[in-house]
Amino acid sequence: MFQGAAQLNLDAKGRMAIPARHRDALLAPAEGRLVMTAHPHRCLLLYPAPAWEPIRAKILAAPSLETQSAMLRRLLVGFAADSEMDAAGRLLVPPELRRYAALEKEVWLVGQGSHFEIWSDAGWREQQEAIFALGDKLLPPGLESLTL
Amino acid sequence: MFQGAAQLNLDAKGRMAIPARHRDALLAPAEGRLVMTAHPHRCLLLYPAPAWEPIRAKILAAPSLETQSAMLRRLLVGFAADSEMDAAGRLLVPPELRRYAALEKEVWLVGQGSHFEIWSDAGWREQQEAIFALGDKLLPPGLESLTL
DNA sequence: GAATAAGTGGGGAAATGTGGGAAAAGGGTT
DNA sequence: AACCCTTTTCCCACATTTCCCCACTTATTC
Repeated sequence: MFQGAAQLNLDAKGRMAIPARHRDALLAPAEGRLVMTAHPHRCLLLYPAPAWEPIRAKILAAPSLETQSAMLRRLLVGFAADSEMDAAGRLLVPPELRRYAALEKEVWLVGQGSHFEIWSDAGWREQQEAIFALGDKLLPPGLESLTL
Repeated sequence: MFQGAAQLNLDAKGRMAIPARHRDALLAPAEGRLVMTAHPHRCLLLYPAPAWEPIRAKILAAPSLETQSAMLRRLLVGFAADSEMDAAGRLLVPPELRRYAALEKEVWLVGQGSHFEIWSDAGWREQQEAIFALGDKLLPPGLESLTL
């Protein structure tokens, strides 16, 4: 179960050092196999491969001539990249994904339960501002009963 | 299983160098026989021949006087071209398909599970903008249960 | 304060991508 | 029918990038 946000730096080669506390949890279920892909909200997703595969299967089962499923598939499957940490616990973020999410040097790795999200510094700040801006309208359908 | 997006350059002769990580997967099931054709969304499709043939059969079995199947058939079967990689792992994109998908120098090769899509740089960017424009309405019918 | 773990940077070998050239095939003209 | 010109295909060689590994600096813990 991944949680917590960490600010990290991409090095000149686009590598991201995963915080040591998350490494085992990422490697254990996956034998090291990780999958990175694009999220419609302009951030990236990082899954251990076993968690990603059922999602891919669902998306690939949708009709591919239908515009919306095709778009979703192009994004999620089209950008998916197999990935492994190097010996120093770093992940290489492929250039096309870096550009998609507008990642510069400073990025955020945000735990989301089954997976991580990766945000550009600017994107992550905007996301928080958007949350404040929503105000009372934040509670989504299906979560009306949520009390904190 | 093909996934991942790669930006490639067509050379002066219209050849496209397939990324090495995909070559084996393309050649293995097909003994090198590949099929390229046109997709209604104005991109190209690239299949290993064995994956293409059942699709062609389905299209050819559709009633030929019915306007929509006729159109689909003209596009998919009409544009289909057999193709093989050269010794350097490059694929020649036939001129008529290059024109159909408006391919210039920079193109994208996008993994879509059983096959690849090939996009012009401009087309691929428009595709992404269309996804952002959809916003919350992105989830297509049948995939409402998708959780990332 | 020392030792160990974590994060950062860089260098080099091997695989990959790119371009060009020569040979062969096809088509049109005399 | 033969020849020449154009187009295509195949192959070789070079430049580039990528990946992997090693070494150093910084932080943390005992």
